Amino acid sequence: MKTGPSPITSNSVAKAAGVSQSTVSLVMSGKSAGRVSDNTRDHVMAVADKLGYRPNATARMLRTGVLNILALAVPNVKQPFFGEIFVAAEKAARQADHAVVLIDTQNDPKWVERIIDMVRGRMIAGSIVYASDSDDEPRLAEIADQVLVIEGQNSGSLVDINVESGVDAVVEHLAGLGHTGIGYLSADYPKVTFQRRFDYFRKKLRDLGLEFRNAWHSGATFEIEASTPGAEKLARQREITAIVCDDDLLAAGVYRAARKAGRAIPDNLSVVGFNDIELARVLSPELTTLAIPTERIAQEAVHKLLEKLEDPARASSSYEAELTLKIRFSTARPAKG
Amino acid sequence: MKTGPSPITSNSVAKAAGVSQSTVSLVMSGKSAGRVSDNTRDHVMAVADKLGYRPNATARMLRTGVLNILALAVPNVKQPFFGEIFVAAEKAARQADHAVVLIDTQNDPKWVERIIDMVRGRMIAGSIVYASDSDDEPRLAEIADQVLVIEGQNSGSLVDINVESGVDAVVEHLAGLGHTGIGYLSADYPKVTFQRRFDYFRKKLRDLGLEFRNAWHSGATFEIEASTPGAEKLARQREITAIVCDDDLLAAGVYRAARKAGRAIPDNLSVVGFNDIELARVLSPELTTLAIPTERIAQEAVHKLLEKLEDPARASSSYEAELTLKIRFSTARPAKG
DNA sequence: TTGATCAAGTCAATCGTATGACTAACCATC
DNA sequence: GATGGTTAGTCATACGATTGACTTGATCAA
Repeated sequence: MKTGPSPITSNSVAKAAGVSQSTVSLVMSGKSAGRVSDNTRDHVMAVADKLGYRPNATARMLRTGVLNILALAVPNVKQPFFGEIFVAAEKAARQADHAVVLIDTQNDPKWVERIIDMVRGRMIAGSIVYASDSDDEPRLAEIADQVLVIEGQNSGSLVDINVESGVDAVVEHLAGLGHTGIGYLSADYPKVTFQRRFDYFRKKLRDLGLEFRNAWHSGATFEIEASTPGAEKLARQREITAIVCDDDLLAAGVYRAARKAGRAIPDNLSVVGFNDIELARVLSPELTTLAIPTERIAQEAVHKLLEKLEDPARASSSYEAELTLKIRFSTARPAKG
Repeated sequence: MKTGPSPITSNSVAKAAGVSQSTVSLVMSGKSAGRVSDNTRDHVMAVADKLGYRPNATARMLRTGVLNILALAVPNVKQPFFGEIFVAAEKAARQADHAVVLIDTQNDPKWVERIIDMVRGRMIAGSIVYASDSDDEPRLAEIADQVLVIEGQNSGSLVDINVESGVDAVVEHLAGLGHTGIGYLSADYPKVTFQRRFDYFRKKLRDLGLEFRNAWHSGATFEIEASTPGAEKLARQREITAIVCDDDLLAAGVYRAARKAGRAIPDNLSVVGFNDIELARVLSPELTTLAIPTERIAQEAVHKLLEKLEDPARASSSYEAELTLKIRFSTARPAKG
């Protein structure tokens, strides 16, 4: 089986350096102050270095009970938006000496169970979940102390986004341009996220005295292809002069559908996205979209989770991200009809 | 600090079930055959279940020396292509009872050192590296037995793609349409990947008796924005009637540049991409591109790495993926000029 | 000289699981 | 009734690092 040539342990280092194993441990964990002389410390470190010694993380965790792995669960890693979330979260975690295990919830139907198992099995210290669904949260409650949900269903979320003001900005922008027929295209997953955005969208229309025209929800997925029928259906309805999309990728689908329906963007159809991924600036015309501060969100999530893990009792203040409407070239006054 | 209410161990289960800790361990690890009666086994499992017991992964690893975490290092997680690689790798790993730690090499300049540390520190069993650079491989050699490189520089890679036949297909397709001025746009990262594709592209031109016109390499990044100058420069050169891109995202950049330069795709400019990400079918016209079988590659990588970890000596056969040219609507005969 | 104080280390128990060695009980066989 | 074999389980140690308790020798004050 294993032919591990030479497992270098604190013991081998101790032997090679002519000190006790405790001393090596003291030196390596930086707790040598007052217990190990500078000379010895330097010597031990030199020997350890020469041998390529790294403390066995597993043994350390077992002894200290402190884990340094977090999980991050996102709906769809293939989406650049979640890639950004991951990159930022991983960076923040790394700076706090933690590693991140990424879980794609769509790819793994039993993801909640896996996270629970990992927490119970002391493989991970805790987990960040982006946009859990209503079905998930009760199950996650089992390990509530080790989980932080971003954009969760209960408004008490430690990290959340201000959907309301974001949607306000979008609808007001469109209404301000003169649109009255505003459609909605959504990716229906995770349900909670979608539902919240959509519900508030409708409320906002009502508040402005606008009629709700039509909406379409693709299946439980983000894939553009799956939204094509919806995009085409909305694009064919001439009374709809603007379409709000739950996600930039869907907006890309609308661009295609608009072309097929012979409607020019933005002159004949206005489109607004959500997330402001790189694609938004590649589409032509560049997409007007609602930007989410991914980096900040991920950072806050990591910090707050680590705080919570250290002391579940301490009620941490929560963070609610403000969204920014990036007005580009996919929105304009509706054509006079 | 930690207020862990009740750490459930094999010992607590043993006590609750009225058996010894060994018996619990035997049952939980499935090694009860011949050592534990069926009755006892069922009873222990029932008790364990009731208590919500999960074996402590850390302790198990320490005892057995068998780790079940792998690392996957990719250049840029935000790119959907690498998202696909991750999803597939994670799935394969999960089926073999392993978790995956994802590392974005661009976001983490010291990634090689981190992987080495993690391996040495027994945090991960081994690592898959997608497209390591020439600078990286010597450093990775230190833990050669625990690493598998996809698209590495040395052709002996256990998992590789057949760049040559892929580029053959692309260039022959364009040449067959009558193109003689073929430009090349590349993302220069990781250098090795780019270099190999580009070198062979030039060789292929020579073989077909075609003149090499122009190429442009964006900085060490995949971001579309960074490639804009290059795309615009190439698009302005009228003698270039087709552009081959290292990556689909770059192709998207070319679409934009072509519009700016007043050249219609495909009638006035043909474009070919690389990877076949979802975007390829969203662009208009849909992009002709070289598809890489991501799922298969990731699967093979995981399996071969696990084999290698089990027995570094056993020379595993290698796998070379064939690429498929997806001919869509971004390529056509060059305009008569 | 005696004791106190301190710096520099070592000792040994511990974390929770896995597992080879051992035991106890039971049955069958010669 | 001694021997052997099988079944069902327990015992005790080891994995490698951490850490509170302890030792040792030196320095210093009275």
